[in-house]
Amino acid sequence: MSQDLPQTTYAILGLLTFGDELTGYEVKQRADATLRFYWVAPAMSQVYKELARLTDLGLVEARTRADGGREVTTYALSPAGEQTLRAWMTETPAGFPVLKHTVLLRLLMSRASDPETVRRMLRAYLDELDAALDDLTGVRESLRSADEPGQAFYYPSVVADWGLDYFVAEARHTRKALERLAEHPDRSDEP
Amino acid sequence: MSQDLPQTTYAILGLLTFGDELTGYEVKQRADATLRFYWVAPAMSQVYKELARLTDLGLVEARTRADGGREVTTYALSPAGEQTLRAWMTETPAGFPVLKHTVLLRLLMSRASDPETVRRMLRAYLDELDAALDDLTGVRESLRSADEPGQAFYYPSVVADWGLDYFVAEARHTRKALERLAEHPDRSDEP
DNA sequence: GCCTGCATGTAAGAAGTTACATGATTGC
DNA sequence: GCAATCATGTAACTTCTTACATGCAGGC
Repeated sequence: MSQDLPQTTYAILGLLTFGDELTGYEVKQRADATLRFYWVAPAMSQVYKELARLTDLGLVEARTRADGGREVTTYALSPAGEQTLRAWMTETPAGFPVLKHTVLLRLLMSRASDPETVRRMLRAYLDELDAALDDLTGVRESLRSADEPGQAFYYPSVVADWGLDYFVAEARHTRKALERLAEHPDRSDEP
Repeated sequence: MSQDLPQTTYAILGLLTFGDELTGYEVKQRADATLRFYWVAPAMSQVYKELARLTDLGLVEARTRADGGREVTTYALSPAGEQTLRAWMTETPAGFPVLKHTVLLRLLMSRASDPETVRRMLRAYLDELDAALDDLTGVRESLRSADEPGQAFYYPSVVADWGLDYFVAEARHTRKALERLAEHPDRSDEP
C-alpha cells in the first residue's frame, strides 16, 4: 500500500471522512473553514489536482452527473481510501509541527528595523488574531450539531477548541512581548 | 528596490544581522539553532543557493580566502542588504503565521483511526515537546551574554522566550485534549 | 588509518503557487 | 441585464527537498 503521498494529499482525503460527498469546489470551502487554521489553504488548482490523483489511486470515488446544463463531479472516500488513511495514521509517526511564523521571523531580525515598526507589527498581529478568533469561533459553533463522542464532528470540535486556545495563547505572548519592548525608553526619543 | 524575494531568502539574510560574518556551513548551523523553531530548517543546498543569489543582488558581501589547503568563503550583510531588510520590514505587512500542525491534522480525521492510536500520538507529541523545550532552553541560555536592549541578542532573546511560552502552551493544550479523550470510555473495551 | 565534522556545491524532481481560461446558475 | 458565486481545469513557474559528489582537517 503506497503511503508515500504528501501530507496535503492525506489532508484532502481527510476532508472526506465526514460521511458526505463533495464537489472540488466544496472541498476547497471545507479546507478554508478548517484546514486553513492549522495546515494550509490549498489553491483551487491543487485541490482538483489532488482529487484527480486520489481518484487514479482508487482512494476516492468520483461520480459525475449532469446538473442542468453542466457536469458536476462529486467525490467520496472509498473503502481503500479509508484503509489507507488508517494505515497512514497507525504506522507512520506524526512528526513535529512546523511553524512558519512570519511575525517571529521579523522580530528576530528587528535590530535591522526600528522599535516603532516592531510595535506596529505586533499590534497588527493582535488585530489579526482577533479576527481569526472570531472566524474559528464561528466554525466551532457550526460543529455543535454533532460534536459528541462518536459523532461526525467530535474530533473536529476537539481540534477547533485546541485552535481557539492556541489563538488566545498567541495573543497573550504578543502582549507580553509588546510590554517587554515598552519597558525601556526608545532611544530615538532622547536628545 | 526589488523586494519580491521569498521569505526564506529574507530569513537567511536576517541571520547575518548580528554583526559577524559566516560561512555557508555556519549559516546552516545558526538556522538550525534559531529559525528551525518558528520558520524552517533549510537544506544545506538551499543555504548555498540563497547565499549565491544574495551575493548576486549585492545584499551580502562574499569574501573568499585560503584556509590552509582549501578555499573558505564567508558572507556578511552589506549596507544594501541592511537597507533592503529594513524596507521589507517597514513597507510590507508580516501576514498571518502558517501552522503546519501535523498532530492537529491527524486529530481532525481521527474518526478514520482508533482511540488508542490517537492517544499514543498525543503522548508522543508531549515527549517531543519536552525535547524541543530542552533544546530551545539551551539556545536561550546561550543568548544571555548579550540580551539586554540594544545588544545583538536582544530580539533573539525575546523570540526565544516567546518560543518557550509557545511550547509550554502546546503541552497544556495537548494534555487538555488527552483528558477530554479519556473522559468517555473506549467503546471497544465494552462487551 | 579512520571517522567525524567542516565546507561546498550540482542535478533531478516533487510540491505548490499564480495566472489564465471557460462557462453555467442565481439573486438583484 | 449584470454581478457574484459555483464549477472545473491547464500552463508556466518558483521553491524546496533528496540524492549525489567531493575533499580537507583534526582527534583517537
